[in-house]
Amino acid sequence: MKDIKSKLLPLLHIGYCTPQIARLAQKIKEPATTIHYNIKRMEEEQEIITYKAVFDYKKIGEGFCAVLLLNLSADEYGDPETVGKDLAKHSEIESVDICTGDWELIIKVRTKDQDAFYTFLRRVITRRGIVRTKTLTSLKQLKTEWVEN
Amino acid sequence: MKDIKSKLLPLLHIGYCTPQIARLAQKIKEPATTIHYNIKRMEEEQEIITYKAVFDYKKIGEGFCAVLLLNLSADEYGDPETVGKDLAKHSEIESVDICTGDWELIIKVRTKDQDAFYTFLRRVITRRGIVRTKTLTSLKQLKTEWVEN
DNA sequence: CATATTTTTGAATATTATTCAACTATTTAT
DNA sequence: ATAAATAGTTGAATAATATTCAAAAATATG
Repeated sequence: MKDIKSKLLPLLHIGYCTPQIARLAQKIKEPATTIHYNIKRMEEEQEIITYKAVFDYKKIGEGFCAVLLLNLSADEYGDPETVGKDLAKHSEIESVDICTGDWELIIKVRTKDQDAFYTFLRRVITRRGIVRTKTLTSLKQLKTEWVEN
Repeated sequence: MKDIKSKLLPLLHIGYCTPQIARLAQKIKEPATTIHYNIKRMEEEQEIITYKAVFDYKKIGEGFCAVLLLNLSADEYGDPETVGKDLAKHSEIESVDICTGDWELIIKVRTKDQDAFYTFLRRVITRRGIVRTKTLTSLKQLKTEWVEN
């Protein structure tokens, strides 16, 4: 066939969605134009960044999930912002947070399975600046992106 | 005024959005009806769970973010699934993951500021079953819910 | 290979978002 | 305190988009 799905997934993952003004208006019991006005303002103020889909990751072949705690080197290669921004570009990475304390970076990763995760680790995490990695494997996700499963 | 915004935020946070079929069709260069058909199928298969907004959390007064690592007690109160599902109900919690190893639960929390976080900790995390908590405070979020900041 | 099922698609319709202009409330300046 | 300016609300009209439908094409099944 045409394999539309694999083309849609990455787009819906980050955007290509829009608020349902009519439904919101009905729910809040206010005129649709009022809802429209308020949402547009939030978009202009960039309080709203995007509208996107949330998936059942098991069903789209991203069943493996792990949280990585990273230690960075103290030299010029270990700048958390530089390393973090590089990591953020990878499509397997859901979130990147800069921290203080025992670890400098926390990243959440999704892959097809443990094999794919291992490949990801070797490909992405083996990098100058990252000196130590602790992997916390998620056995089950009870809530993801604010959505209860 | 009417404070529409505070009514919209919780709704857009978890849903009340929809895919933009026309834009997707244009992007992928396929007929809109084909896109429509494929998306409806993904919804039926529940590969897509919902469509939602992603916010700039600083701008909506949720500027504080932390990752909590939790140890649970070995008794009947410390069942990860029970504790996790309870935690998942709280609107401050973005994600809940059940893990194995040093910590049984990983949760990501957002609050207005550190004060609100402290209140949250006292209110929610002080609970039978949770025996130890490690807080990793996020100084900066480079990527959130797949969206680069 | 015939038949059933799934997927693709254009045309017609239904629904929804958006624009616009008027009005109301709130804020700002004098 | 009051006028003027600005921001927010709203209904009616329009524009854009999703959805339905029926037919055709592709794929799977017995």
